[in-house]
Parts: sequence; structure tokens; C-alpha cells
Amino acid sequence: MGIKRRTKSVTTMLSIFESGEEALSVVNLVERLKNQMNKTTVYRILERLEKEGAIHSFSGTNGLKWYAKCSQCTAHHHNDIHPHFECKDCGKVECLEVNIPIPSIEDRNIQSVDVLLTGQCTNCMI
Amino acid sequence: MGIKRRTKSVTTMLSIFESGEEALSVVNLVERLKNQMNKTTVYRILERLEKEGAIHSFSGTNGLKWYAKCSQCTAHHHNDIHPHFECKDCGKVECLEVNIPIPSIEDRNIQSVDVLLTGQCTNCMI
DNA sequence: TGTTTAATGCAACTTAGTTGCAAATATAAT
DNA sequence: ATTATATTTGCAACTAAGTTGCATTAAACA
Repeated sequence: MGIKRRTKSVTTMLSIFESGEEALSVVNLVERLKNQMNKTTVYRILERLEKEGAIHSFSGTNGLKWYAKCSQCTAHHHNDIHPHFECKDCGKVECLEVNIPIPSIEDRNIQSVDVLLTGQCTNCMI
Repeated sequence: MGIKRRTKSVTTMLSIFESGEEALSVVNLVERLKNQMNKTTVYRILERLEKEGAIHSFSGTNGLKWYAKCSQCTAHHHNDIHPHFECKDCGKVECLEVNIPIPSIEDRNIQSVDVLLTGQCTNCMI
């Protein structure tokens, strides 16, 4: 049970994710939406959108929470194992459409895989 | 410049890492050492030990900071690319001695790789 | 149009982690 | 052994991310 009502705030949030290709930190969203909705509302809408499978979340380098809408985000299902990339120079975070093969681990039941790559993005490599 | 003086607090901290094989969260360390040293001291000793290469740090599922001393932790150098495993049932976190091959990513300069696997550990699989 | 239930705002709170500064202590020099 | 000096620690106050409870607002559906 994710989003039940298409409120103005939900629409606003979704349009932000539709328009861009990058990931967005919650901190960034709270800041940029502070005139349009409450901090708590930002957190709760993101939570519901993720539960629905519209977006997915992950942790950045400093433990901050990020959200992104990627091509693999499908309703009611989210089982992508793509890595996330954080540019240490400009701070940009994005989903990489690359498959990371995880070897089977003995004696353990692996249920989720999170891969965070850090380095320089295309612009900052120069 | 990591540890300069072998204080009682530093010795205590190191002995904790020597004795166990698991990773330890900062929260856990602050709690278990609260009668022996200040919270700030815990944070600072861990920071210095990591700078020295005696231990290494990483983020757990909720963005919490964890530290561990693994076989690959060597003085003045720490370039292991092993995954970390967090058991969602009992909460145990550990380093896995497995190599995760990261494919080369075009147009990006990858400098660090963090892999967090979540699932059930040996004990909790039953 | 009214009723129900989900969603929001607000304020207060929790928790992880940080900072500045004075006091304490390990280590090196005398 | 004593002193000097630079590192380390404790403390208290702070910052920032994220959460909670509750009263109010507003979708959606009959």
C-alpha cells in the first residue's frame, strides 16, 4: 500500500523525478521543496513512492539517503542490482546501467546487494 | 598522522578489535565503552586508527558507521575491495573474504567501491 | 454534497556525529 | 627523575538527519 491519493505534493514530487536523470538526496529535496511542502511530507511521500516501486532508495557516501527513478523502477517490484555512482568532486549521484555480478556466498542467504562506486564523473575527469 | 600516543583508551579500543572477528558499529562501541571513555573520544580514536590503517570503516544498511579490523588491514595502506555483510535477522555485520569483480565503467574514474550485502547469516538461515 | 479515510503541517523529539576549549597525560628532552 | 611540549581526553553544547503524535486539511467515493 503506497500512494492512495494523487495530491498536489505527490504530483510535484513525481514531476521532479520524471524530469531528471540523476538521483536526489532527501536533504536536497527538503531544501528545494521547503516552500511547497513540509519536511515531514517530503519524507513520507518518498517512503510511499518507494513502497509502490515508483522510485528506489540507497545510501550515499556519508550515509545520507538518496532516491532515484531509474528504468528498472517498475510498479510493485524493484529488484535491480545496478550500482550507484557518486562523484566526489561535484557531488552528483546517479544510477549506472551496469550489471554487477555477485558471486554466490556460501553459508549465507543474500537478499539484497548495494554497490556504491565513488570517483570522478565525466565532467570532473578533465 | 594517525595514533601518536598509546593511551589506555587506544589500547582498550584495539583489544576489542583484536578479540573479535565481527565488525562493530560506532553506536555499539560508544555504548559498551561509556564507562571507560567519552563518546567524543571513541569517535576520535576510531578516526585515528583508520587513518593509520589499523581498521577500516564502512556504512551499514541504515547509514550507520561501522568499523572492522580485517586481515587486509595493514599499516598505512588499505585498499581492500571486499564486501560487507549485514544479517537482517540478528544484526551481525562482518567482512567477507570474497573478491567482487567490478567491471570497468566507461567515462568515469572509479576510486572506491563499497559493496554491502544483506540477508541471513549462517545461524539465522535455519 | 456529505462522509470517510488518506495525507499534511507543525512542533517537539530522537539520535548520530561534530566542535571548541580547558584540563590531563604520554612522550621526548634535560 | 623532572620538566617541557604536544597529543589526547572530557565535557558541554551544538548541528543535522530523520521520526512521532496529533490536530487539521483535502482527496475520493458513495
